[in-house]
Amino acid sequence: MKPVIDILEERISAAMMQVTGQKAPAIVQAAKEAKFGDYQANGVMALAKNLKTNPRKLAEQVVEKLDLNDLCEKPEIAGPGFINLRLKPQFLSDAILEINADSKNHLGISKIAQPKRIVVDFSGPNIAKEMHVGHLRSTIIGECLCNILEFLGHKIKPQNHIGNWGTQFGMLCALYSRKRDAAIKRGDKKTFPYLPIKDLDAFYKEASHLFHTNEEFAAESREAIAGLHKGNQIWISCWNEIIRASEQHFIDIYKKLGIIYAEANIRGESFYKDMLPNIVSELKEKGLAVESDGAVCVFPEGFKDKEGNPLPVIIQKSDGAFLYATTDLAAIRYRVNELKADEIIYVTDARQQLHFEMVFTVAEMAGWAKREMLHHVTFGSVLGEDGKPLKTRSGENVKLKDLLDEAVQSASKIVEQKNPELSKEEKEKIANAVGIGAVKYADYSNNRTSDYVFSFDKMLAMDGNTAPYMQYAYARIKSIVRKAPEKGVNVEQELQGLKNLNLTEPDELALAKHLVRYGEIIESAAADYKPNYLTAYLYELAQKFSSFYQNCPVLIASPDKRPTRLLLCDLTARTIEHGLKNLLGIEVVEQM
RNA sequence: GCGCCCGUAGCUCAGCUGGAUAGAGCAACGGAUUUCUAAUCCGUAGGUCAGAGGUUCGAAUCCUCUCGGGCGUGCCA
Repeated sequence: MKPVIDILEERISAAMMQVTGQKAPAIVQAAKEAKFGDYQANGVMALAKNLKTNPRKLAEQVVEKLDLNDLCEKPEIAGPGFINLRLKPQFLSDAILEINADSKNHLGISKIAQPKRIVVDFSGPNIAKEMHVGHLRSTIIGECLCNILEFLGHKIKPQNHIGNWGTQFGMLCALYSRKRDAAIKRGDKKTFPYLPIKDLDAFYKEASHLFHTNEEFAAESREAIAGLHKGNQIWISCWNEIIRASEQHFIDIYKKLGIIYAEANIRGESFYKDMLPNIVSELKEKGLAVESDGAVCVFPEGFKDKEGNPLPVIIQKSDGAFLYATTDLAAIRYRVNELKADEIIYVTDARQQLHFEMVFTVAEMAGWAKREMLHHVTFGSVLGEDGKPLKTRSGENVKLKDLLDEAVQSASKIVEQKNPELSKEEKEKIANAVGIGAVKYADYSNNRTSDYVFSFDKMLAMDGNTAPYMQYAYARIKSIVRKAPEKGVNVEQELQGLKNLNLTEPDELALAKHLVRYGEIIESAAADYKPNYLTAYLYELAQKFSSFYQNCPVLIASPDKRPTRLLLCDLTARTIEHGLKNLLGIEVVEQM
């Protein structure tokens, strides 16, 4: 089923074409205010301006040519030339039944006609460092985009470009090797060959400290990095052990967050290491890369430094080492040639904008990718209550694990307070869904591009646009269904016999109209890569449901109303569940 | 210096290719519960959309300038 808004757009712009002979968008939107109807078309005014005619008169002519009889009441013209549209209850009834009947559980939303193969590059934590808040946004926004794009029918190739290769591995391997040798000397066979790294951050810090203070250790580090580059088995085994310890840490976090794509699609920087010399030599051959101050650089047009001189993308340092730009270029080439990507989406923070802008330009100059295939989806920072980037009291990055644990703990306190009678397992399940859900939902509900202030109190609040509010709305619907038998209502039977909805109450109509808009919202969320469109929609849905719930009893409704209301409940629950779970990756619970 | 992003109610934020009287939530105030979960609902109040110009029938949205904030700007990622 095509979104109503698209049908209206097509028909109205066709009518505009018929009247004026000009192709112009009808600019159909959901009505700003309920009193104007359900949808409004604003395009006539813009077209009238171009043609220098009276907009109101043009609107009248367009409406005359317009046949929306199957969808809407008679269109109304208002103000300078708005066309206001109100859906017919009969159309709504048919649409709701069609969504309900969708056998594929796709909520009546059709898949895209021309699916693309889309690589989504996201999460990308660094090995040997614990994930902190900074990784939260890339991870969950990326995951959400994968969900949405896949739901619409695209072929998704998620890529978790973890930082597992680079100069810092010299010192990490050197320290690992020292610790392992010490363990062997102690006769500690248990920890060999796999030496657990309990605290990644502490391990990294120790290595870094030694590297800067101990010349002997620094020499070992240099030896290690050289060994790694040559493929020396001893150093490679150290490297493998560190990777293993780190990956376990990431996987734990992904599990906590309920994230699948990021976990299953790890292909780190090291994957591209053997392609790097070739990237440099090819760029040289193409005459794009030149030597500058001992480094190999590409100077893409249009980028200037402080003095107004051309700004380079450095692809090889003066000491011969490669950089992240080199790896990113290799990754682009691999993704286009081997993964057959039609599009590549990078989900990283806004600070890397210039870097990607330049890398994309170089990739196009080299003929490895078309610029329009490459998208950088940026996001703002997570701030503390003081408006500065979120840090612990001692000034360190907040570990993602601690943050998630605290969220679940806070949620658990609330559950204990509200529902002490539930079983321990139930309470745990709810606390987990609410705690993790709250963190994710709070992130999604803010505009991706802006910074936002992280607050447990706000995200765990029961009122407002929060996960708990959404989950509560869902639980209440489920409770109706649970209570049905004791009130003598056979839900399945009543729904099966339903051939036509009986929509009369304002709250019923408002809810039905909103339900029908789900597909439209998903499409715009995908087009702009904006999860907050979805949360806004779901919140409004939950609000409309709550209003309906307040005013329209379901189980004790008269027999001519009850099936309609049961269906509205069922479809609302399914939509909330689909939005939260399938698209946003947030668990729903049957009881709260 | 240059580039990018931002400035909307006391607070936290929406506002989609320019559209009607700029919207939510929190906090404040008032009301609703013998009723399917009150973790709810309904209502009141609260704004010179940082400021100044411009384009337009129409600007929070587009253009110019000013002020304020964040980030980036050659060998980290």
